[in-house]
Amino acid sequence: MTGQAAQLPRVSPHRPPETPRLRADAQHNRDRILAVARETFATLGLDVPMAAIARRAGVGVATLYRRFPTKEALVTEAFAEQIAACVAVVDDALADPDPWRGFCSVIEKVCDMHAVDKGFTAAFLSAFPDSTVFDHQRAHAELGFVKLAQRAKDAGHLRADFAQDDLVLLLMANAGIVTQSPEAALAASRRLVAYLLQSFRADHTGPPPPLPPTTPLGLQDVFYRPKP
Amino acid sequence: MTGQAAQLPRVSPHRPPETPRLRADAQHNRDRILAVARETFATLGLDVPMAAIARRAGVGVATLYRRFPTKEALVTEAFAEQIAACVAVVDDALADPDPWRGFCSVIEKVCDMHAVDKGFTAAFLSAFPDSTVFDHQRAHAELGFVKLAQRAKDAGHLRADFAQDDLVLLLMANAGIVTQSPEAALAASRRLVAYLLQSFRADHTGPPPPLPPTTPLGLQDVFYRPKP
DNA sequence: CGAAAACCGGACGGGTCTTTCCGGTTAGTG
DNA sequence: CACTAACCGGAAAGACCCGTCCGGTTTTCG
Repeated sequence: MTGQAAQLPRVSPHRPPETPRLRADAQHNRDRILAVARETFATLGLDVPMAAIARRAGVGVATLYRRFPTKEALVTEAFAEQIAACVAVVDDALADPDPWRGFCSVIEKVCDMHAVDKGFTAAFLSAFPDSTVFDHQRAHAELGFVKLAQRAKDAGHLRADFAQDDLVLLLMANAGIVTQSPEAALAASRRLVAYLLQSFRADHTGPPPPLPPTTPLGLQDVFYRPKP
Repeated sequence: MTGQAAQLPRVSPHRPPETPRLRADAQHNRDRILAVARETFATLGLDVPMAAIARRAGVGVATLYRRFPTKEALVTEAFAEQIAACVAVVDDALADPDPWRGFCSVIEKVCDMHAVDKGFTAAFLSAFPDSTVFDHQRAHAELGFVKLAQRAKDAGHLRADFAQDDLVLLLMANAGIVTQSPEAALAASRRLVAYLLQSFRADHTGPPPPLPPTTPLGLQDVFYRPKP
């Protein structure tokens, strides 16, 4: 290790660390691209072609690639704030004095986010397994959730045999809920989460809480098509 | 409706309904293709290229397409017997005198099948939504499951607010369990099913049954990569 | 205002996947 | 054993998709 420069992304030799400041129109286009990408990824998932995003944003493909050198970079940046929101959800829950409520709120909020946003689910579940951009935040959130689960267990609300991997299990199961309409996805996700939270609970005093309603839509709507 | 021939798949004008009888080598190749397709779809999912299946089967791409005019046709035929097995599972369960055990066995067996076979999951969840080949069998199985659920409710074992759509919910959730190793998928699926069955149960007498073990593998292994 | 730097978009290269085409080969029969 | 219909495999057509190149345009600043 002769110098730390080798470990950093290549930047201009000795000038402002990371902000060359874009021209006004370029900045405007960049913002537009990001907004469109977020919306498109949320609706159609991560598989939309880059050209589609460029077209919707009203720019050429080259402009898109000038700002985001690769599709992965675009995805990463598009979901950065959602990842941050997830971390915040965990931190908020840790601040809640009620361990069980905190535990539930994390699961409910994160699953809601995933149910509403197809692309976020894919991005979160490591659509790009080589990407290490979010590793730090994910580790932080995971650690927070471990604390949360332990507190809930100690308080006797969470069953003792709840495993850490069960969070991943739940997230993957929730990711399986893919429907045509976002409303149906949200309703289905809520119902699944309600079922699972009931199983996670250790102390069953009184009747179980009522379930969220089933999706008012037909069964067919629940089936999805991978290649629209 | 002048003639029923228009509704049937095109067959030779007035000869055995559907069996032009292949030449020996052709039949051999066809069987081989089907076997390879089943194994490959199970391991890698439905996204494997047709050329890969042809190569593994030791035939050319054209031979593959000569027997199965489209990829969908190959998938359909490859999973026909699994679909039939699913239907049989429901019928078996209806023969079980214990309503709750029958209800559980359907869910457990079907989820096991899906956990072990990536491609089956995708095919089952209408990867080809326009295909109507399995509609009849699916309808039969669904009807059987409705009966099963009703019996379990009447016996007081299944919660009254269990909805028909909850089966689809569970299947989709189970489809979300995608891992690198089949063993991990099976373990995770079993655990998810155990959690959900516990929530589905109405009468909680005594302690809940123990959960299947968590996957012995690390967390990373649970995360999957869509494009290997 | 005018010139340079930054920016723009369409066309293009390289890759993958499904499906088709065509000349050579083989199984089965009289 | 010879002939023909059925069969075979590789090459290629057509459709996408990611990422790059290049000639023209716009912003910005002295």
